[in-house]
Amino acid sequence: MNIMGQPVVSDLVDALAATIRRMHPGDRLPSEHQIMTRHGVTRATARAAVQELEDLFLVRRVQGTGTFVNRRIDYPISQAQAPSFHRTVEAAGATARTVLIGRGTAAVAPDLARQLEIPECTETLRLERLGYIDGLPACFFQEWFNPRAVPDLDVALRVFESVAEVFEAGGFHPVRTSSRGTVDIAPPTVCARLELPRNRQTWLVESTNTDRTTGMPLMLSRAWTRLDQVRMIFKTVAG
Amino acid sequence: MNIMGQPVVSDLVDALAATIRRMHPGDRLPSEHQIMTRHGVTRATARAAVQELEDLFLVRRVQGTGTFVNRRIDYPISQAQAPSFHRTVEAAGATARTVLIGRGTAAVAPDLARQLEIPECTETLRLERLGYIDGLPACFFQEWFNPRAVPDLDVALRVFESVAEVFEAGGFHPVRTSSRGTVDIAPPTVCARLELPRNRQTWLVESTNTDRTTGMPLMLSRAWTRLDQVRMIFKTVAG
DNA sequence: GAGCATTTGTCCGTATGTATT
DNA sequence: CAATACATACGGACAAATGCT
Repeated sequence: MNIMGQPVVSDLVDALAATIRRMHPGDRLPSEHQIMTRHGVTRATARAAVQELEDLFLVRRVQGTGTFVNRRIDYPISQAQAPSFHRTVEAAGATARTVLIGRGTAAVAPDLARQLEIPECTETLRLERLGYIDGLPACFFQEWFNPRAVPDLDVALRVFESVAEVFEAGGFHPVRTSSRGTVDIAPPTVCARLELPRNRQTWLVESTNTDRTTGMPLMLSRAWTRLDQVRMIFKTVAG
Repeated sequence: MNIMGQPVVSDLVDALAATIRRMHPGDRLPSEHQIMTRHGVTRATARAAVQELEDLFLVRRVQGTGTFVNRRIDYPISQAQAPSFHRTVEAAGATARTVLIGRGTAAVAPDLARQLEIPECTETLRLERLGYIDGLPACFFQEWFNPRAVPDLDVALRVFESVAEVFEAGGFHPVRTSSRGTVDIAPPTVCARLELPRNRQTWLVESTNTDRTTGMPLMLSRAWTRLDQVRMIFKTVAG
């Protein structure tokens, strides 16, 4: 404890947070050893402070390299918002990239169908994709496509950057008609994909996308997203 | 590290989590000293494991008393769901109680009005309430009431348990017409109310409630909710 | 009210391992 | 290979809150 009766770590966190506010995303923080000597605390205390900064999503730590100022983007989820990872990320001023890591045909996951209160489609095209923000893995997608909407999705994904573009090229206008968003512990396989330790909380968003005019179902999706890179904002509007 | 190269703390967490699954909310965990001697680790390691369980919302710690199995309820937020703290909490099988901690007349907070894209009402009745789940502070409400809808709210709140009942007694049927939900760091004053340390993440939900039939605006609200007691689920539905 | 044991909260100091540069 | 930086763990000490005698 310090003179004011406040924990030493809290003071350290406040001091470091103040300097972080004057820095920019990607900038490097002083090492734990430097913090230790400069502030006259032990390594354990310096570490606890940096740990708290990481819990607040202010910094990102890389073993063997250092600690860096983190960037976190706002990610609105609503029916008004076009359901596009690329566009939402780039609207926030960051760079987006997605990589296809798995494909096949499969029925919609039964629990997802139940959550969204839709009938289970018998046969769909199923994709697994990984979304990167500023080059870092941020979002793991499981998607089920209506084959009538996009018969040649494999080919289309080599031509277009994002799924939204594929739909639009086919004359569709996807809108997020229903969704379910929360925070939950990611399964081990998802943690591995997102390069997270086991048992980490993530955003979990499940949604159905349909065509704006015809109402045709285009895609079901389930996405786990890292809390430290994205702050989701769930909006519903009157009408 | 253990033989498998996995951190000792992770093993401890898994072991403790397994026993917790066989226990019930409110049950007491072994003390850190007992964990320490039983598993042959130091206090720091035992503490780190319990800390991780707390981060996963599995346990709750009380200084001088002990560590206890935590209960966390699901809290759906949607337009279909009636916007009532009491009913939502009790539908999840827990007990709800609210306490009035402040009242006055004031204009709607300008940032809230902007977030919800509504005009700022000139004069409203403003309340601050604290919601308890199973006797523990869980939710801090700031609410702005339409004085035309509930002219004698002060009196009504002494008669009825929940705000929803007050509206219904006046012949209104409140529905959550628009809302904005996310996770954010609670301001210091809110942390104090919720008995949280400073700079803790909480659910933040802002919404407008209007009458189902007439569309008359009844109430604006902003609520901060503890993550460890509640898992919010934000739903939007087609239509 | 005073005193004591228990339990969690905070901090110190040291040592070693692992990943990156 | 060496230096740097973060990750993990050990052991000890005292403070603060609680509950009981």
